[in-house]
Amino acid sequence: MVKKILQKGGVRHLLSSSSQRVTSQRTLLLDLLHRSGGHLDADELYRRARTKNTRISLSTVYRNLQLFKRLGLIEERHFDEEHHHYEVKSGEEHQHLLCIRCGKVVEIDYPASRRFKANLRKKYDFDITGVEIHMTGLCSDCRKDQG
Amino acid sequence: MVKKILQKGGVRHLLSSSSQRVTSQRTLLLDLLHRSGGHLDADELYRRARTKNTRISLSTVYRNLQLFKRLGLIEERHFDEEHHHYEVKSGEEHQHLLCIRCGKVVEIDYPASRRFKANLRKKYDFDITGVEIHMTGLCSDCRKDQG
DNA sequence: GTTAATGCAAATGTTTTGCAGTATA
DNA sequence: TATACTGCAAAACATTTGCATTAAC
Repeated sequence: MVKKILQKGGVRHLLSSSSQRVTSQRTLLLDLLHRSGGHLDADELYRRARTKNTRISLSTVYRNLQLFKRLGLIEERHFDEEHHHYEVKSGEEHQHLLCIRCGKVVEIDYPASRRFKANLRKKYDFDITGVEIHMTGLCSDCRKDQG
Repeated sequence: MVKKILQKGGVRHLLSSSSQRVTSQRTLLLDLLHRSGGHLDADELYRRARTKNTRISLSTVYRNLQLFKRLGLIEERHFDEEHHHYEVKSGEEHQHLLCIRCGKVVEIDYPASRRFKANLRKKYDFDITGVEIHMTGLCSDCRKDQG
């Protein structure tokens, strides 16, 4: 489904449906976001984009990240205080574990999520639309190194 | 326990034990943080501090927020992309529900947390030190208003 | 009296914006 | 051809830092 969007037709449909134009920069950025798999911040995306298109500008990256976010294509995460991270929306719910030493990010599945949300809806009279869990800790490698 | 720290003796003990000085700015900031109950960002804390001490500077606020964080007195939250929010550490684990319409923040208790962490430690070989959950949705008031 | 903390101003780093030129529809 | 998008440079924003002064120890 995400893949489909990233094919030429998908991009065109998606963008043109809101009278956005299909530019080479946009297809490049979406492609990079998709291929990265993980989490990119704006600057990293910019650096990768420049290897393919030397003239692309950082503002274009920022502007399009906002556009993609508005279109629901990607999600913004706030792992740390420095940068925002962006990742392609997968449809499945997943959450993250962040190693405080090496910065490794591990995606985890969070099976309790559905039940949990239902409970909260009842208990707090809140209609939950999004869940974001950050767990920080030490990965096994860093635990070993930490003599 | 937090209250105790915020009394003159508590502050003195806490700060002097790491050879930090007890300044009027620090007691004021800790007092405001404690009395706010909720979540403050640096600028809001600065504005409140200035009503009591017109000469306090924003850098002092930032510097001391970092100090308090290092001493484990407060916690930093990343609710949105704009500012960091700080709140006094309570010892109990709690998490947050954020209404996407009115911005209301509700603290919730997350009883599954302990078991959850133990599971993750096993499953992903990760030693979890911190859990931060952001759930967004609509509070009951906003659900009503939303014709 | 020493030295840490403050206030101020300047610097930093990320993100946003204005505008003239370019490319898409 | 009309106008949305881009690149560039400048601006805006939160946060940090250098340094001389002030205050806590």
